[in-house]
Amino acid sequence: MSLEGNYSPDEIEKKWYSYWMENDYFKSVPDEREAYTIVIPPPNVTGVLHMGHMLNNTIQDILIRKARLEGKNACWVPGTDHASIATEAKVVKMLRAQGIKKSDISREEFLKYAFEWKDKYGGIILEQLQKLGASADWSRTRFTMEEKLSKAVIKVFCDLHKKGKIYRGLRMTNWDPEAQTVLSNEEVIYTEENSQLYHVRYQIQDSEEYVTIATTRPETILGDSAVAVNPKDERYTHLHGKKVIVPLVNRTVPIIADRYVEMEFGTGALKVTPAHDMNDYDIGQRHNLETIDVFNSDGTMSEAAGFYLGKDRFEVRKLIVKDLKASGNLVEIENYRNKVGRSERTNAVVESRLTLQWFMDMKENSKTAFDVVNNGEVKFFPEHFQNMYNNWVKEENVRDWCISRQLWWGQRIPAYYVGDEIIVAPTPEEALAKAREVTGNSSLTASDLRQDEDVLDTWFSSWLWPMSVFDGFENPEELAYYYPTNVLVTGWDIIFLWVARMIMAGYEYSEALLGTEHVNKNGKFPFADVYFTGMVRDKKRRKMSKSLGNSPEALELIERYGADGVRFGMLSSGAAGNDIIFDAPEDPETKKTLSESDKCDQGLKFCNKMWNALKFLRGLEITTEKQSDEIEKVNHLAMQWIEEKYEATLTQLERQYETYRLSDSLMTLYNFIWNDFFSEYVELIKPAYIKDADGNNQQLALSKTVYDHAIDMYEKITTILHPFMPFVTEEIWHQLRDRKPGEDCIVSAYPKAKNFDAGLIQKVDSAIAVISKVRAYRSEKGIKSHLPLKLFIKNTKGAQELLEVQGLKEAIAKRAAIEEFTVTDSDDIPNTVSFVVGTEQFLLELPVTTIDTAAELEKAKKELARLEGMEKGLNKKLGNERFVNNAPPQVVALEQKKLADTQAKMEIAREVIRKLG
RNA sequence: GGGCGAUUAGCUCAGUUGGUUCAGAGCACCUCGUUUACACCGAGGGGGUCGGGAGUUCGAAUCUCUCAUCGCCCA
Repeated sequence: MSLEGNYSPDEIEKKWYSYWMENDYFKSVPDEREAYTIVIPPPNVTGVLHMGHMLNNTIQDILIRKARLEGKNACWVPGTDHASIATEAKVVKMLRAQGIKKSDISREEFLKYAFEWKDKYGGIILEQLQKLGASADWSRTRFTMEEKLSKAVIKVFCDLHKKGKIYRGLRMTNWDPEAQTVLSNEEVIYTEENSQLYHVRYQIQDSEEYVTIATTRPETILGDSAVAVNPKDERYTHLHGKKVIVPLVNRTVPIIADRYVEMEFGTGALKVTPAHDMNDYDIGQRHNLETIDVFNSDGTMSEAAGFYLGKDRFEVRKLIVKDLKASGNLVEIENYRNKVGRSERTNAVVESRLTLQWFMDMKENSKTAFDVVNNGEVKFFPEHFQNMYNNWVKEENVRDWCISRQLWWGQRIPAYYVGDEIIVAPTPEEALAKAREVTGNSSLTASDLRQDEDVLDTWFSSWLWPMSVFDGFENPEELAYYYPTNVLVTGWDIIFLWVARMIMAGYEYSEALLGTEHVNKNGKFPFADVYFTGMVRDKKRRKMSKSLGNSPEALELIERYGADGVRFGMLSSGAAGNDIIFDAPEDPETKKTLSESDKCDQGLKFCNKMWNALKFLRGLEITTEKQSDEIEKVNHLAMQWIEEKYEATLTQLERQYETYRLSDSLMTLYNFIWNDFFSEYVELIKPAYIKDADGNNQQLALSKTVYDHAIDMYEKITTILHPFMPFVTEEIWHQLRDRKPGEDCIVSAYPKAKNFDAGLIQKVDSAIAVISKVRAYRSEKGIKSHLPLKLFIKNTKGAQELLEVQGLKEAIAKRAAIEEFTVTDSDDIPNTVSFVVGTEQFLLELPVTTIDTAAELEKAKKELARLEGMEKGLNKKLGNERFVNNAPPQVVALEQKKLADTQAKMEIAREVIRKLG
């Protein structure tokens, strides 16, 4: 790569990524070093890289790279999740497009198609992560449904069953009629939708009287078992104990009184359909009502309905309304907005349905999960997510986990049925042996056993992820080295689905797998810290997603700004845990979100800035000859100062890393590198131009000592920036010097922070402020930036102290184009304007024509007024006994110094006013 | 209905657990500059009564209460 033109990330990023891979830098094998472990939240195997992944994985990569630089054995385990429902839905759709119906093929055939699909598309997202620069150990890539991980899942199922924590039961569940499976509560998305509230009258048995109920679901009338009213509702008291006739079906059902009924809602009378509503089911249980399931599993009407057999529920809704109207029983139709639950995966309206499912009892495990987060064994960043977490895992809110799914894509439940017996065993052979034993029938064969058709919830495999990726359930040797992992980086939306459950699994199994000694020493938790990332949202605060089309294309962003630029952009968008409003603009015409971002652009510009600074340093002429005193003094100060600044920056970074304030860290680095290193340090050491014999400008040479120092410093900078922007730093690292094999930025040594000289930093800050003031005058008065000016500083103790810093005066002179910088006792230097930095007064000589005495006077008066106000406030504060007595001494001392400084400045302002006015 | 969070400059966000002249950053905007690493640049500048109100405190952007608006999670 030649040092010409602008920085172009594309080629450089490809080059270094393959270089790192070839050198096995991401690979981790247990050794004597301390391990630093992260397991990736496995993205869906069918997924594509989206903004959430980019944020999430950038953060993981930063932490892993930092640990690697610190000499730890950094291990980042990548992988994918089989995502049962999502993937099965996609495969079903793909098959349908080919004219194949799932119901027409066998389980085995379906799985063959599904695995083909997985093999074709499953690796895409991982390749995309590589483009982002993710330094995961790809040789460890795992998949939740691969053989070893599946074995672990089955083992755990059998174990929990044996422990009595897994049971089978008939429950009201969320049913997805399209995928024909049960959904967990977490997989149902509730949104407000427009619908109608139908008022339907039911005739009282043996009476001409009617009672009118309100329902949004008239098609379930066929399954009505009662009409319920609130016991306190006087409108209906006279009906208690009577019976009504359900329209159309003409079934006679009781009128019951139940407190659940809201008197204010609708007519105050509720039809009760225990088979099709959670609450109705509860009422049914209380009143021993009949449960009539009027739907088939695909949402069509069942035999039990008696009418409309085989027709779809929504079609039936229309038909039934028509029939109710015809029979005169439809009283009114009211427009209404209600919450409708839809399947997260198929978007089908979810039915409540009574089904036989497998559950895990969560009582004991959720208590542990609650305790260990609240006693600090597992720490959350930011902390406030603990509140949300507690609310979910606390006893009264936790519910048993429905772990069975009526799908084929997933781990099949290892339960076998023989007659009325249920045998749970890891393999068919073991199940058979057990079955023979249980039944006492030794002639049973494998064909007598019927395995449960269902598979397990995806989360039932991913909750084991931190242990199963190290094959901990088979051979705990590696697990012992890497477990517990250091940090989990994930979105807060899966705090319950995944984070809480991993914690439960960790406490359930780590001791059994690793031994008491190990867990006593290292902890049972799967990860010590959890870093919650925010959701990436669009301008309207909607979650960015493919389905909404409101997300920029991740890969296009990388193409446009480079991975470093995108990493910069993602990270500078917001702090840990807070949602990020990504700044991608919309196409004004199509309203489509463009793959552009100012923040990512800033990242690319930063790369370019670093690139140009590199070009500049490398292009300088170097000399070993001694240079003028002035130059040497300035250079010396520059070197001394940047080192202190560097140490101060390291200290700050250390603090930020400890609390995962990575956005802050990046800003700290950005400011240090751009402002301190490039704008101050490089400008200070930049050799001046002089006219040679022919009158041409020629740049002086830079002392070799200074050059070496600049290169050293730049090298240190690439190391500390590397975790955030790995590619550009690796490239610059190699451009700074010739490198031996293995001498790479990615494995350079991350420095330990040392003490720094805050006094020197502060004095140079003052000098920078002086330079800035002089430039402001130039800008205001239209004076060329290179026209030499004279500057004076009033002779005070403070001035002496300031100028004690070797090179400070010369540095100011160089950066502000000052030809003469003099300490003076005189109060009256003609043609000067006065300004104050700290508590020191400076006088800047300007061309006479540019000085506006009246304006200067006005300025000074305004300043004095401001200072007077400040003095008043400070006096009041310091005059307040309670402040002086209660505030910490250093705060009081500070206020006192503030007062003294203010008064000193007031004195200067008065002096200026006296002279001008 | 229960819970969590947000509200700070035109925009996107910080503000490290109440105390440095603390009201900040980046972008955008305005003025000037093509000077020689970089116009993907440099120099300078304008802009916010920290959502409203009340309270606690010597001291509040920060803590409490309340109201408003918005977002989310769970029922």
